[in-house]
Formats: sequence, C-alpha cells, structure tokens
Amino acid sequence: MSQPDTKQRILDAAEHLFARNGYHATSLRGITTTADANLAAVNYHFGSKEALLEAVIVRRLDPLNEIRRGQLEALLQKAELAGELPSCREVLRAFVEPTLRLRQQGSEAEDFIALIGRTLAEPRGIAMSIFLRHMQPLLQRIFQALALSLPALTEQDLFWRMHFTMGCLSHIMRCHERYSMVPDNVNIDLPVDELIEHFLDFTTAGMEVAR
Amino acid sequence: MSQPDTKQRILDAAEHLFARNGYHATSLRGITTTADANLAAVNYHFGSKEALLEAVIVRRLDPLNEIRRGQLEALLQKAELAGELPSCREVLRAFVEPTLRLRQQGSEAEDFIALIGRTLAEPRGIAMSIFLRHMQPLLQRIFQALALSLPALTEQDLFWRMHFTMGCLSHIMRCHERYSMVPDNVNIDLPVDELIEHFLDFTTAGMEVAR
DNA sequence: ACACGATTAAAACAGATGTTTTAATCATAC
DNA sequence: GTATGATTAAAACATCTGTTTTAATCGTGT
Repeated sequence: MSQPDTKQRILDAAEHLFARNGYHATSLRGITTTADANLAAVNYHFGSKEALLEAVIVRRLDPLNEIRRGQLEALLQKAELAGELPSCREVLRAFVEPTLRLRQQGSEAEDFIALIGRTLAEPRGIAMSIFLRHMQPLLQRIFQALALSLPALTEQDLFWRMHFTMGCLSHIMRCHERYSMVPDNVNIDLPVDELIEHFLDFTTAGMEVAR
Repeated sequence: MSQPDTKQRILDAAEHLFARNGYHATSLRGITTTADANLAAVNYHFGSKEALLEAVIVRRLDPLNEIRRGQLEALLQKAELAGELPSCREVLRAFVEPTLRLRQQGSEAEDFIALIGRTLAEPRGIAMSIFLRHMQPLLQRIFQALALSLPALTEQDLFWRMHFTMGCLSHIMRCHERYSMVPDNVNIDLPVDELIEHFLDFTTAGMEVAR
C-alpha cells in the first residue's frame, strides 16, 4: 500500500462526516476528499455506501459491546457469589460507563459516539437495522439483569423505564458540547466521570422510584 | 382555488414524509406526488425546501408553545397565591402533557411529534436552528420554573437533569410504536395518560433525588 | 527484470435533486 | 364577455448523487 491504509482513512472520514451531518447529507465525494482518496475507493474496498456505514459502526460497536458484556457478567457473578441481588446502578453503569469513556480515547471515538446517538434517533433509518443487529443480544441481557435488580417492578414498568434511560443516554451521546440554552454559570465541559455519576444519579432514581 | 388548499396538502405531505424519513431523505417530488400537487408548487408557495420545513414546524409548534406557556403560568400563579413553591412534577407536566396529548388529535399531529423528536436528535441540522428560534423563550421560562421548584439544586445540576429529561422526552416522541427489543408481555400501546404519568414518575424522581 | 495481483486514478454512467422558466388555466371583478 | 392577477402545469436547468468501467500504477515474489 502506498499510503498508510486507505481503508482506515476512509473509515475515519466517514465516521466523522456521518456523525456530523448524518448519513443522507454525507456524499461519497465528501468522504473521499476528506480521506484524500479516490472516489472509486469506497466501492472498491467496501462495496457500497451502505456497507461503508455498517463497517464504520461495527468497527467500534463490537469491541465496545464486548467490554460492556464483560463488565456486566462480572458484576452479576460477584453479586451471585455474595448471595445478593445486583444493584440497578451498577447494571446501568456496566452499560453506560464503557460507552462514555470512549470519549477519553480522543476525538475519533467521540465521532462514533455521536453517530450512535444519531442512529438511535432515526427509527426507520438504514443505520438502525445495522445497529440493532449488533445490539439485540446485549440489550436483552441488560433487560434480564435489570429485572433481577428490580424485582418489585413489572416487566411492563421495567420496559418503559429502560426505554426512558436509553433515551437519556442517546441524548447525551449526540448532544455533547454545544447545546441550546445553557445558562451562563453552567459548565458544559463536565468531566466524563462526573457526567457518568450525574447520569446514574438521575436514571437510577427513575428506575427505582415506587409507583 | 380549485382543490381544497394546495398549500395545506403540501404541508401535510411534507410533515408526514419529513417525520418518517427525515429531511434529507425526502424529496420535493415525493412530497408533491403525495400531496397530489405540481412540483413547482412548493417553490411557488413556500420559496424553498428549507422554508417549507420551517412552515411545517411552525404551524404546530407555535400553538403548542402557547398552550404549554399558559399551563405553566397558571401553575406558577396558583402556587404563588397559595404561598407555596410549584412542584417539579407539575412544572414538567406543563411541558410534557400538551405535547403528548397531540397524539390524541389523530395521526397528523403524531407525525409532527415524531418530526420534532427527530429534530431534537440532529444537533447541527437545519431543523434545529428553526426549532430553537421558536423554543428558546419557553425553555428559559421552564428552566426558571424548575429552579424555583427545586431550590436545593445548583444551576449546574439542574441544567444536566433538565438535559436528561429533554432526552427522555425526545426519545419517546420519536420512538412511539414499533421499537426494538420489546418483550412479549409488554404492551407497547400504552394509553397517552398512562405514558405521561410513567414519564413524570421517572423524570421527577431523577430531578428530585439527593446527590 | 519480469510478471501478476492488488490498488489507485480518471472518466463516464444513468438517474435524482432543488430550482426556474414558460405557458396554460383558473377565479374573480369590471 | 373580457381583462387581470393568482394559481397550476410541463418542461428544462444545472448540479449532484452512487456506482461502473477502463487504464494506469504500485508492490511483491520469482
């Protein structure tokens, strides 16, 4: 290869532009120009624009889900050994923490986070079916774990609250920095760790509240 | 006019298609075909595709905000007369209830809800700037009211929790019906009133929880 | 040095996009 | 009835889209 991996450069550029402008508003010419590659390179390396989107998503989502799953299983096992129920907060943490910590890996991963947040926001979109295909098993496992940690909730209530929680998460994933109506004395650049705890405060309270 | 208001028919078709497929994935030809109008009618009546989007949003958003504002001010006044602080739950209700009740007005308004939910999900999108221009004053008023109802919270904390709440709301606005991973025994067609109370349970708990 | 497969480059493809232009048609007032 | 302004219709506009095709180039093993 002449330059360090055209394929990689295209993935990076696509991730950035998809995240920033959305799938439909991003053209292959925009991507290949940014990546300093030839237009035909996308179809040569990936086959189609849609396949490129899938490659962009999968590259980071699969490893991320590995981490989330590992953290979750470790937690469940520890709780079982201690003869206790897993705490709702820690179950949520297993899902959220690895996600938001991606931001500490630099701005590349930050684009990915925004892209996923966007994907979650387009019900019928192309990205959604790709996303679900790679998320479904983990989501079901999380649901099981949450049910275990909140035995007082009906499945119906649990579903909706998990739904709300996912809404919160996808929101902060895509609305990082630069958001509407922020009062003067508010620090928008909250460190990741504080954001995580803030988020867990909020959602755990919502999950655990009595009806 | 030959047929009942071409302008109206275009607005309806655009609302439906924008909500369903997003702004960029919707073509003027798709809109005019659905509306049974001529292609040039859009530019004749509205000027441009972007101006059409604004017209679609404004048509329902402005009246909706009137209602939200009315409900909020009535609540604040009542609390002041009683010498009490407004309750956080009721402040949130003033914002959320009129929104979700739009669904009871039939499927047209339902498209609008999905469109707004989508808009909130595209930080840098064209729709966002339109939306913010018409939302800003009300959002600030809501923020004030929430601050009043939760005097123990710092502005910083309040901002983030309101941020989470908006995330929840935009999520359920666009993910009505047909959503991923729903367990068998869960009834996805929750009546609007129950959904509202569910939502208020969850978000109020998150807003009020101690740190 | 040569050959071969992988990669890149440039051009062309057919089709779709938002917008404009030019005529035709309609409704209404005189 | 005819003139006038608003609306509709059909076609053309230039530009952009994702994808293919055809050559050229590169790297590597012999």
